[in-house]
Amino acid sequence: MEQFIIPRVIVHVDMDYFYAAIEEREDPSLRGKAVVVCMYSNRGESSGAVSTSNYLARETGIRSAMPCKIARSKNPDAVFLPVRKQLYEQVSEKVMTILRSNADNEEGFEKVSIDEAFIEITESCKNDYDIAKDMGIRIKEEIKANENITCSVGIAPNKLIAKMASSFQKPDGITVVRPNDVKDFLKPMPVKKLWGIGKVTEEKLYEIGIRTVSELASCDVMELISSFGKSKGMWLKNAANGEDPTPLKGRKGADQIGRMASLEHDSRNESMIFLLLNELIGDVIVKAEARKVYFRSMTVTVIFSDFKTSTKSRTLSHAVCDRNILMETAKEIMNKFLEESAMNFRRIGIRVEDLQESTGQKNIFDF
DNA sequence: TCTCCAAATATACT
DNA sequence: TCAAGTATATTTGGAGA
Repeated sequence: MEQFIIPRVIVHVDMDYFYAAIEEREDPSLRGKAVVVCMYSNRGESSGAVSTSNYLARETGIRSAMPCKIARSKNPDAVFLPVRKQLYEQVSEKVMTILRSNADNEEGFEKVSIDEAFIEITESCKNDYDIAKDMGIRIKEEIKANENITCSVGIAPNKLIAKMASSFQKPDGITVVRPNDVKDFLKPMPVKKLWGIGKVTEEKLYEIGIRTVSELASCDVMELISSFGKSKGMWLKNAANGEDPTPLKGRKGADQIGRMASLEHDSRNESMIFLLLNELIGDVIVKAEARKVYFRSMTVTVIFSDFKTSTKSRTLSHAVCDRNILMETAKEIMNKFLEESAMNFRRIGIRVEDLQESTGQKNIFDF
């Protein structure tokens, strides 16, 4: 059963409390204070959710995704700041450039999100984990020297373990998990710590009596498959054994581009809804153009005032990157939502997918 | 009944 | 209690082979 796996050395770099760290860097007077970066809806005051907070804020119980009002009640002295996404994107781009330059090659880099990435250094470190650790330290220093923010690094034989290693010691840590240490590294962890297992899967596993990764690792695959289906069941078994053959995705961007925002008030007022929709579509088109991609399908999301979410999507006969087509189609879909339900809308979103390079074909008239 | 693929929902993470 | 935003993965269901 043992499969032949080509040995690899994968590094995962995770910026420490990224948004809050950048705010601290930009305004040194924030040092020593609890800093909470919030995503405010456009409903004024403190309606919104916490995006990131620094460690002083976390000590008082503030967490990502927590409603800002609750965060405020937990720590009224904390500094609450609105997200400045564009600034963070700029910093992110610089950090990613550093990381990319440390990878074996173009394919050996994968940006996971604005503040984390994988790089493969199998060749550069000649598969030697001591050399790999030195490289990790140098990468941390380079980021610190250039951007004056810290990160945590995990080094391991695959993405799964590297990702988990980077969160093992935070902030400003480095954790190396050699191939022979993978099993011991995972053994004592609760299943929730496995990257890819969230609340839902955790609870389902509890129901069949599995709490730790080692219990999961020794669980019968067939039992997992009967509870979770073939692909997820097998994934769980392999992940618990520290196996993850997935390659890095190279430098390609996301497969989807989306925007979502709250209405000022819960409403089903058409001009209000379409005004916001138009704004969101503008942003999506700008992003798509910047990436030089066409899209072939789109999805409209509505979150109703009771927080129930509903989506409708549409696939076009061919890929385009056209604001008017997107707007007209999204409008049609939105009208359906209005017909089908009498409930007020709280948030709406637009997303385009099925992205393809726009090089070659110019526009729909070429067809 | 199998396969493809579009549509809708579920899940994860910050 | 109050409750944002972005992205990916999985499931569902209908049409054609």
